[in-house]
Amino acid sequence: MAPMSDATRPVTTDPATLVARAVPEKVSLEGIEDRWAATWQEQGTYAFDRSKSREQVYAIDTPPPTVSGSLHVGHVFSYTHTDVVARFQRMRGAEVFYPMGWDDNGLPTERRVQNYYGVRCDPSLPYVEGFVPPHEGDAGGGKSARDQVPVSRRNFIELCVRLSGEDEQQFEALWRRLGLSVDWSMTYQTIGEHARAVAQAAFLRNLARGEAYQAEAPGLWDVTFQTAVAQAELEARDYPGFFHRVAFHRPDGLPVHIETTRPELLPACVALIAHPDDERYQALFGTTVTSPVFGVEVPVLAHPAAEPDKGAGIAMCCTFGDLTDVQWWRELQLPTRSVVGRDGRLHRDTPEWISSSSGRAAYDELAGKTTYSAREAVVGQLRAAGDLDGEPVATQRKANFYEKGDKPLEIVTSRQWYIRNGGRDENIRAALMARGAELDFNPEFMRVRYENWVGGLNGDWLVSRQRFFGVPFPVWYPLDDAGEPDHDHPIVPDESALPLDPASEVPAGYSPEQRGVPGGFAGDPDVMDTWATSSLSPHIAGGWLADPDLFSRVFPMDLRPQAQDIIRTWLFSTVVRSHFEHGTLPWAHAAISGFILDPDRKKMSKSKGNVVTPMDLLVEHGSDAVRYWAASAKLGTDAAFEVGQMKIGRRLAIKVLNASKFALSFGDSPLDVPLDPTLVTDPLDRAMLAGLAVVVDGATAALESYDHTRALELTESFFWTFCDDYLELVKDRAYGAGGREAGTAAAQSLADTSADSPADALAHTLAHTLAGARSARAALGLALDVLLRLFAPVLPFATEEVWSWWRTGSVHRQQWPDAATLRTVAAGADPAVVTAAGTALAALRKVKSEAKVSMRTPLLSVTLALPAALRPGIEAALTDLRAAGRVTGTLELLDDEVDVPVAMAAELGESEPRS
RNA sequence: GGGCGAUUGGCUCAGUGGUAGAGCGCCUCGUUCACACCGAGGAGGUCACUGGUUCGAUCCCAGUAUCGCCCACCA
Repeated sequence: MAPMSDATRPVTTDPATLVARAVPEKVSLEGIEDRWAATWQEQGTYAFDRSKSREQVYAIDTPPPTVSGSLHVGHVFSYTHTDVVARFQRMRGAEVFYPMGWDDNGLPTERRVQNYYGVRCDPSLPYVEGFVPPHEGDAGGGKSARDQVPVSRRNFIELCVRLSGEDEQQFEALWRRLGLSVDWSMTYQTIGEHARAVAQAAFLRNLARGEAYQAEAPGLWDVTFQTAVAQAELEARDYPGFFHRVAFHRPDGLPVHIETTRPELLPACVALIAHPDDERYQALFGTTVTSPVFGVEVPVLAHPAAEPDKGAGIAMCCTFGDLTDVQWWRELQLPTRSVVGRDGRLHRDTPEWISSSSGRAAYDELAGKTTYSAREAVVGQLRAAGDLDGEPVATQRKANFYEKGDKPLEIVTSRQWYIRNGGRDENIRAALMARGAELDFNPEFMRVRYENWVGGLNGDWLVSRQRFFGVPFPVWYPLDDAGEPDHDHPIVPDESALPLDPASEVPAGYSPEQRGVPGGFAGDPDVMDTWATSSLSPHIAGGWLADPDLFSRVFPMDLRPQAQDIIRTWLFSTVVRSHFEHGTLPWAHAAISGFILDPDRKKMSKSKGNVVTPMDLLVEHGSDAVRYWAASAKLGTDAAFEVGQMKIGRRLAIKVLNASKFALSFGDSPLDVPLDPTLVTDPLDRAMLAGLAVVVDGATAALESYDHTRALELTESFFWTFCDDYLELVKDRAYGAGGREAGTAAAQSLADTSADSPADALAHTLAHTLAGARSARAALGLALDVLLRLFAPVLPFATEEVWSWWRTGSVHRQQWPDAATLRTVAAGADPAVVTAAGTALAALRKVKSEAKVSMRTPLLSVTLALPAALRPGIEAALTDLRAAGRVTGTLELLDDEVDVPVAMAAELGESEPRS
């Protein structure tokens, strides 16, 4: 049961007045997560108030985790960073818009649904009402495509939403336990109806403005997945190959040698190309040569992209072997002679440009072969023709792969949808570069990744995919009399009809019977790239189109938190969409988290079997402890997975509980720890609060610049000094007249006081003792109040626990502490007083530590040698120092040439018996 | 090949143009009435290397090495 709901305790709403709540006898972190997560949910602690204006809102574009995978410690790490920001902003007074999305769109979900339910998507099928899948469960699904039952796209999406829903519950449970201060009433799915409508509407608007277009063009193609792939999804990998030195023939019969790793593309050769300044080939420019085996005449051309020191210095340009080929083809206006098909095999029909009978015969041997087999065949043919110079030489080359694929990409010509991104337009590129310059990257050095990427784009953003599952392009094409689609005149729907599936829905003015027949219509068969949806996350989360009122209050957003490896994809594509749709950045700040490295300093990955389940981690160490570990790592810096750091976090959380319990324990109830600033009169107490004011300033500035580690470090180091030194110094005084040391303190004070009569002296002393106790208690209360707020973003559970013992409401809805208030209470005191007294106390402890006696052992007399600079501070806290050091006799201060106070001539008494 | 980051005690990391910091681990001591999921004290580092600037460099500059990452690299 949550303490907050205990109706028997008196409650007051005046924040300046203390509530007599109970401090537990024994404090513990056990069960703290469940208790407070439930309370926060009940009380709507993190509910977003949508009546607030854009200026009052701090909006976060939370990354939607992929639900088809599982969460790992890297997620816990980076999401904690975001939550710290959210909590800080909330306490600063902002209304924090912190939604959570689930990314259930894309290939991983498609595969998982196929296996889980034993189905596959076939967009040509009609929707079946109440469809029951043949299997359910990870173990029972169809293993091969043959066993899978084909279903319509709509049925497939329904199954996806269903399966994702189950995963999402587990994800949410984890996030709640971690303490993310998300408003759980605002979640979205990237394959959900709203997200699909947003993606389709945004696309139609891009299309209407000319930012989206269709083109038949050479593009990267994955032969395994049978889909086009975007530049952003490329991954360069090492790939073994062979250099083949091959002779082309000049009209005079002399050979021109080129080197190639892809001889199977010889029939696709359209030119030989060398650098314009390359002396060796000057005479050849403008002439033609014939290809070996196939006997096709091709020109020798000059182009600056040819590199004289690569291979033979003269390259065979084929359509298409690589992206340089595409560049040459485009810039030199070369013909298209494609031989590799979408299935990764050479075309079955012999190309018409191979005219010689021997060449056609040679091609016949290649027709239908995979590129790998064709390569072997061509090498044989070259060798037989005597045009292979020497034997192939093994080489390690880099080839482009689709990130999820395992075969090198081919370049094939196909009709695809593109969105302009500056890759082919300098004005757009410059505008997007400028957007990047506007964005506040944290850390700053991440900006270069954006700039490198935008600067290096070599084509527009390919957004269509030849997959079945995803958001369909909401267009149809009229069919001509021959039944061929007219791609230049797509039929578009009204935005109000979205989302829709052109495979099952019919465009206005047509009837269902006209689908696929001459004179009728056909739906666009493709779906959108996953980034085409993700790039609209602010729109999806913010209710664009569906809820314009909400959108106006949250967009443009404040923060995009994300991982460093998707700057080129998610971050950039979001900037593109927002730039076109709104002419603004989608958010003002980006917070880029690093990766988690395993102990071998490698990126944590499942395949290495070193992934720790996040829930286990939270259960074992406690959420605050894990959050502490995460919050100890700077943005943008890769961090080690360090259990030790979590243990430190746990220790800190426990210390917060224990120290708070102690600070609230003086007197009969927490009521005796008043939050009345006027009671703070003691110089040591004022000095402590002055030091805390410095911490508040530093932590606030750090958090404002997204430096949560600095804020935590400042707070933490103050807190430990507060516990080890300040608390120890003041505890006897704080007990006051009723405290166990009262007699000693009073007697000592009496001895120090020059009064006219013993009676006056006693009255004076008692008053003084009472005032001192009040000062200490008030200072402890004020400090605790501020410390709990400072820790709240990182340790939401422990701080809330303590808050509940003592105060009303949630600490997470309190104002961030204000240094000016503390300074007023501190009344100009110097924080150095605490430091000075602390070092003096350490010197006294050292005497006992070296004598190997208990810290309770009294010091009958002692002389402290100290640097003169520390004298004023130590004198100001002398009474407290005597009490904390159990100095029963004389304590003499002696200025000396030392760095820190050193106890000399110490006389130890007998250890006190236990009372 | 271009770029970004890192290199500080055994480990994980702070940090500053002027005598090097924390926590963990280690050693010693202390069952102390907030805390044994504890406390006190201590040992431990030529701040990767080589030059340069400077009165003075761990810090600034240039270069080298190693590690990680991003981009380019298929002739």
